[in-house]
Amino acid sequence: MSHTLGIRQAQKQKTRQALLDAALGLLEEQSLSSLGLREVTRAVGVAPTAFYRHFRSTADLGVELVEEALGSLHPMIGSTVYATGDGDERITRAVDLIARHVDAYPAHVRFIARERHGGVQPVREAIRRQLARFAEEVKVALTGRPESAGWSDEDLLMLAGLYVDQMLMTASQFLEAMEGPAEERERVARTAAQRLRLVGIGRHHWQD
Amino acid sequence: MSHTLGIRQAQKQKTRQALLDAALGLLEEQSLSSLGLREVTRAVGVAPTAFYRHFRSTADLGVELVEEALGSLHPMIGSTVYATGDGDERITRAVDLIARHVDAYPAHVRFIARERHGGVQPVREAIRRQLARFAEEVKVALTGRPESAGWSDEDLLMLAGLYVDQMLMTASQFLEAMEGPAEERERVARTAAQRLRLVGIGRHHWQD
DNA sequence: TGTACATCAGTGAACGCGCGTTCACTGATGTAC
DNA sequence: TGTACATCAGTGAACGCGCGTTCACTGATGTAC
Repeated sequence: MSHTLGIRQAQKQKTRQALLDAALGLLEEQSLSSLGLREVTRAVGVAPTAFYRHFRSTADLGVELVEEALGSLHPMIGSTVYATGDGDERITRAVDLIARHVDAYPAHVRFIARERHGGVQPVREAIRRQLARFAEEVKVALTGRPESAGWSDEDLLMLAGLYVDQMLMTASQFLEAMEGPAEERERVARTAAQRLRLVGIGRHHWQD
Repeated sequence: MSHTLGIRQAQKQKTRQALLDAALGLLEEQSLSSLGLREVTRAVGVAPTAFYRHFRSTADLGVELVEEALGSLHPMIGSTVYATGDGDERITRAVDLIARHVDAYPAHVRFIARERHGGVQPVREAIRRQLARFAEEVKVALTGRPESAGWSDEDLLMLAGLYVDQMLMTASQFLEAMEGPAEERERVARTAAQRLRLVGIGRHHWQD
């Protein structure tokens, strides 16, 4: 490769990522608004003052976590759009993909669900912005579909937002059900699928 | 009245309510997980130790706030169920009632939205339980309707949960839009109404 | 390749501060007679 | 109604502790020649 990172830069990135990972771990049991800078550095094993080489504050770190977490959620969006039609198999598949994502990145899902309405304004704002981008993206994808003929731009955005919100809500319910029995997870999956079916039917008869 | 509270009891209740109110106020800018006991007593004007005469911890106080906040939300539920049909005027009216509730009790709405996925487990659990009760109630109300003929109990609960979630999400969006321009609030109202319409249509054609 | 200097990620001591919790207390309210 | 004692909501001092932030530092890495 043409541009290898210097040793110094590489080490700095590594520490930075370690701080982000440690913070995400600590946030499983508390909110960002109570996360302490010393907690994070202690978990990583660096001096508290090292924190300032990477972030101005824990709120700043939180904004970075938003980018990371919603980056990982991005692929999930496409699959939900794909399941937008009324086909039962496609819906089941989309719900299954959400479940897999929650299994793979539980901390990301928890972080977004928790801080979306959390106590740290810049983080809330960052999440809001990114989710608006997602909804816009879904809207564009929906616009290309034949079923969307006759839909106003505003209504397509409404539908897109509904899909994004449902996706997040389902992910969060899977998360809650993770420690519980398998049947609870099945119940969540079934309910989520029925919700998507209902929305699909509503969509199909929207123009009647 | 036959049973007046003693002076002592009355004063205790007053202090207790003052602590709850002060906490709710402080929670507009942070999460429960970072709320300090001393902050709360300072805001009320009592000694920090007085806190222990009423609550074991801020988490305990949070659970009490859940009861209070969801008690105030309860009436809103009925109106949403009422708007369950596809009539546009009824939907508009339900959305308007949600907006009025947010105007009247912004702190309650914010608290529930924030702590529903927040960092304090007992509070999360209390909210989950109460919302499940609400959904059950809505389900029972829906069961009595002629449009519900042929619906399984499970699907009615799915629908009820969807209404409850939509109601909360709409309330939270109104809250975000409160500081902004009036047109933003109108946009939220319009989108919420269209979502309810979509769900209504899906409901209507569920059996096709 | 080697040398001399610059950069800068991470250190460690120090600071003032507010935290949650304990404890023995006070004095108004409640109760028994 | 009056008196003597019990209750208990709220007090205030004290504690040990971890917090965020500052500062001058160190020593490995980077750069210029």
